[in-house]
Amino acid sequence: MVSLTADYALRAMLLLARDETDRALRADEIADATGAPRNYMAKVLNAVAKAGLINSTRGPAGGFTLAIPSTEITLGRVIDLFDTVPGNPRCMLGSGPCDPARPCRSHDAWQAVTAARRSPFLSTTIADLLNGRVDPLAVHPVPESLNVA
Amino acid sequence: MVSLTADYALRAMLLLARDETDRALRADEIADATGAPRNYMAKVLNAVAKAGLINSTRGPAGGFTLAIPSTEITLGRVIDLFDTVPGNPRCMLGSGPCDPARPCRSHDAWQAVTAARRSPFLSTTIADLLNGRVDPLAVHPVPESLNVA
DNA sequence: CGAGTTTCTCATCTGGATATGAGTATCTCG
DNA sequence: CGAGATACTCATATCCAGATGAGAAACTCG
Repeated sequence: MVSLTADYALRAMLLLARDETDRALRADEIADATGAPRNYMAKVLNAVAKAGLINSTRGPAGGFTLAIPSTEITLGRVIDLFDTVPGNPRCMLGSGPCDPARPCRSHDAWQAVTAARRSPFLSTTIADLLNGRVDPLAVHPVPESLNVA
Repeated sequence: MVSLTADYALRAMLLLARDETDRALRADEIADATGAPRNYMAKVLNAVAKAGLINSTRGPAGGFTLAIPSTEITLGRVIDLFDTVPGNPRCMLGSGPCDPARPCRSHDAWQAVTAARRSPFLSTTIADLLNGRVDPLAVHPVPESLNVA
């Protein structure tokens, strides 16, 4: 669902958002707190920093801080840095990508499912998650009869 | 998002549902039509058959057919056969699983996001997908301002 | 029964995600 | 400026989903 790497990144962002006004957090602090290997977390944080979501400073008292307010960082923005969607180029029916002009009959439905799954990542920010705030649009009940899990 | 293996399985189910009343489809037919490697698709179909969603018969004129109506097969039911959710045992904040009695403050929000992403898989059946029918609950617009993709 | 067809099974290969270790660059501060 | 602290980088190891190949088991039909 979400790669372990993206999961690490999300957790790191939550930690940084919690200390949004406070001192910088070191990579190894973040790694230990999130349960990620230290060197691996360093690489993850580096990638997030390159994307401009966090700042990094070296040397004593260095570490990482948010570069933009946590209210402006959607989950999707973090996750997309790591989870590329390779996907199957061919349409759900048929042997190639759907011609947009003549979509196969399951095309729109599949698109809707995909969009619906992406939606919570776009409508939820790090700040939302930290404060336990949930986008009401993202919560729609599932008929019990269909819950076969 | 969805593993390639689960994607193969979904496509196979769509094919079988399209010929729901017709003859059995051979593994290699299904493989070719879906773009999956033949031997690999055989393994996938075998797993779906073991789960009871499809029937398999060997020998001439053998192949696979749906074991239950496509209206009763949700996407989640197929996908769950392959996409296990290992996930990080620890809560999004904190160093272990959340105590249900005293959840961390992002616990409910994260649960909601997860549930919202799972919902389309539970509320959509193979038949829905095949006929381009979309659960209206699964389609909620995303504010343009949040669409940072 | 025998031959052909098809599913089923297993052992192995491969590539990418994950992880590790060691070393390099850059900063602060005395 | 020197030393310590920290981020950064790279080479390599590990693990697993995905893919492959070859063969065994089971069925149909003449």
